[in-house]
Amino acid sequence: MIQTRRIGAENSEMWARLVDAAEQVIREDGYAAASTRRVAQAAGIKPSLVHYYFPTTDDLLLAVFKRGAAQSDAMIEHALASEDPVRALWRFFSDTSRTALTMEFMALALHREGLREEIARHSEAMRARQTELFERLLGDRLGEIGAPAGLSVILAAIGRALVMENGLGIGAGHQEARALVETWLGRLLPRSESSEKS
Amino acid sequence: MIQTRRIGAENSEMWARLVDAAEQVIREDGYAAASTRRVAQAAGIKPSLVHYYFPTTDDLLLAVFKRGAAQSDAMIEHALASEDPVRALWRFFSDTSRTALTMEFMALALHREGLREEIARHSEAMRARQTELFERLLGDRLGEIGAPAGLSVILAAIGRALVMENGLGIGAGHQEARALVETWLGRLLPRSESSEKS
Amino acid sequence: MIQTRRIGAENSEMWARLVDAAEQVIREDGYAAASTRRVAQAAGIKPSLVHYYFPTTDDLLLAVFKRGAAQSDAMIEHALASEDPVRALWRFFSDTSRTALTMEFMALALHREGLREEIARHSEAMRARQTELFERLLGDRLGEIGAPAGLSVILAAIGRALVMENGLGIGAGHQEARALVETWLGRLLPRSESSEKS
Amino acid sequence: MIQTRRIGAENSEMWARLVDAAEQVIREDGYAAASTRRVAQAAGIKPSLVHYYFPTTDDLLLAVFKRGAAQSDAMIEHALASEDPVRALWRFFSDTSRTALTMEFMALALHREGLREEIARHSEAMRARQTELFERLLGDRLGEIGAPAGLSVILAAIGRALVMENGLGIGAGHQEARALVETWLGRLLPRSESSEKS
DNA sequence: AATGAATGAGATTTCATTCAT
DNA sequence: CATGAATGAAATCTCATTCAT
Repeated sequence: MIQTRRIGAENSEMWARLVDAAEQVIREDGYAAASTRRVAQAAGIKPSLVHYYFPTTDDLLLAVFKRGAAQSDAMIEHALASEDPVRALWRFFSDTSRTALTMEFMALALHREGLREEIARHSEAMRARQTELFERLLGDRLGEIGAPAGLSVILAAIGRALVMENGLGIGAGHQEARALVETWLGRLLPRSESSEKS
Repeated sequence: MIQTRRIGAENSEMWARLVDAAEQVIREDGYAAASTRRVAQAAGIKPSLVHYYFPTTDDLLLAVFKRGAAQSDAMIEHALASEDPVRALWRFFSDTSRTALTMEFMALALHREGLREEIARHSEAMRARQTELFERLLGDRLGEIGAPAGLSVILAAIGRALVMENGLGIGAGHQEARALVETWLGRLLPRSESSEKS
Repeated sequence: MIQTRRIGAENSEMWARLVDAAEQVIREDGYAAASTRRVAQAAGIKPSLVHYYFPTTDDLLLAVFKRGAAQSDAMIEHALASEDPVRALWRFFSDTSRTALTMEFMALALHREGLREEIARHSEAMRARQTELFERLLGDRLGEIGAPAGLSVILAAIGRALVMENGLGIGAGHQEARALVETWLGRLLPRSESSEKS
Repeated sequence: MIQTRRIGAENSEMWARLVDAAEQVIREDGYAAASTRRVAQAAGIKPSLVHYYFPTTDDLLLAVFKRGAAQSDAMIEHALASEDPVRALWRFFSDTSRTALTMEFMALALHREGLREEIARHSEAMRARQTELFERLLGDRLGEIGAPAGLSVILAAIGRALVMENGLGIGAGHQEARALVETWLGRLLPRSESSEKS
């Protein structure tokens, strides 16, 4: 679905520089701040060059999202391969930097049809992968949790809430919530396995 | 302190009409769409009249938030007074319409200093009220949950995640997550017991 | 030439309050800042009340000017009646507060026909009065100065320049200029007369 | 430091056209009239193009000032190199067209912090240059004048006053003031001597 | 591969002023 | 006396995007 008008190559140095700049702007001031001018300024180039690589602003935002999504995918696979995959996933979910960016894109996607599909598709894929992981790792031990997909939803939900509220300066109950998650994970994944790590 | 900035009276019919219009626009297309023109159009008035009532756009957004917050407060108090307060709260948290608006304001507050404080303050107050409620209702039965504040965080988190993902067309794991919450609530507060609360 | 539409009486308390407020705004931020809203805010009243007393903004500015002009007239007469009238006049010319306001009105009058006539008329009248004074006081001693009207122009010019440059943070040569004026005045009005004062 | 704000090149034809248009508007109706629309209209272009070359209105005003200041500098150097430098300077000070523009900028700078520094800096530099000139030319003959910096202040003051009052239609005492200045200059620098300056 | 120029739309806000009550 | 409501114009500035070179 790449538009024919785009000339800037996806593997060029400038392309990466622009995606970097856009991501930085989004992190600092939100997606609404990612205007042609602002991004160009952050990248140290002229505004029209942005449109040379990304015909529309949505194209640029999508590129930032896709790169972040690929990184998330890699992080999940890395967590999957670690010694304590479930706790690694929880760290992934509650990672401030990455989750803050994810939240920006979710907020953006809510009102930008062009991006919604891509973002939704990726979220579903990530969830499916995680669900598969939980199933394989926890299997019969899921017990009361019932379904691994639910666990994925809940961990993601709590991680996002902590990050967003943190950004707003809200902290009440956060430590308790974290402790609660730890308790659950401890019951799912007996302490013995994880205490060997540190 | 005779008068600061707002000129249009807070109790006038037009004031309410504008807040209605702004809320409608935010619901439809997000906070970024709540521009002077758009809101004026939705309210059927001239753009400059918007600024007669709300000197700055933030003033208008804040008014929408405050009214919504007051409604939320009322809903929480209503839930508190119901027969099954904890489940009523959960319904409150997972109410799509209200939570979607809340999410808009949280996303907005992340990058608008002027609104952040007010929104954070209200969130903290709501959390405190809920924590107090959980403490009183569940008391010794909190058991593994440990702290009531954590429970408030988690229920809010899950409710918001379900609503947001719903808005994006993501549905995987939702039913399982809901079922899991129901299970927890059932163990904390068996439906049979709920009517016994002395 | 009072417009029939004006209803607020010129001797009412509110009238004076508005003129006070407008003068204060002009002193602080210049004539361009003396908008209906700003003045109303400074006076602690509603904007429409400003127009009740002063149908147009020019009417208000003119009122401020006229009151200031009357005060200037009184100051000049007071100087005239003092022991050392010429030096009193020089103090009048180099008085920062009053001159700064005068400069604002001159700058305003340059581009507002409605005010120009009034301001020019008053300036001419003041000059005539001063000229008369110089003639009477210095008479034959004017010598090289030649004409008393020229002395009035020059003292006013230097006073205004010092005040304006002061406002801009320019100070070079000011002390020397002041000393020079003192020297002239000293030659015109022998030291003996003025040294008796202090 | 790749690029800060200005986009339109300073040496382009349009840039000069805009500065011309702005200067013309300021001359005609004062700095307050130099709005985006008005200047665009005077230049025969679309309003948004003004902001392409001058991100803020202050940038445009500053450009007009700087160009005028450069011209003033050139005029002063030209006067300095003339046969009768002091009288040439006096002509410079009492030049209506240039001084009227200078006065506009001084009035503007009084209430615009962003421009004040630049304008003050230039005024101080001009004064220093003139002081140096007077010192060199008049040296021991300064006598009663005392300091050359004071002379610069006074000539500038009188020139500006004459120009401003002229703009307001005030003429009383002007001829006498001019004659007085001529007398002074004549005593400082007899016309016959001026050609002898070794 | 890149850029300078341009544009029309629109955002936010302020303005003076009018008018009915 | 006074005010609340309203309005149309205008000011400043930013936006995404196009296009010719």
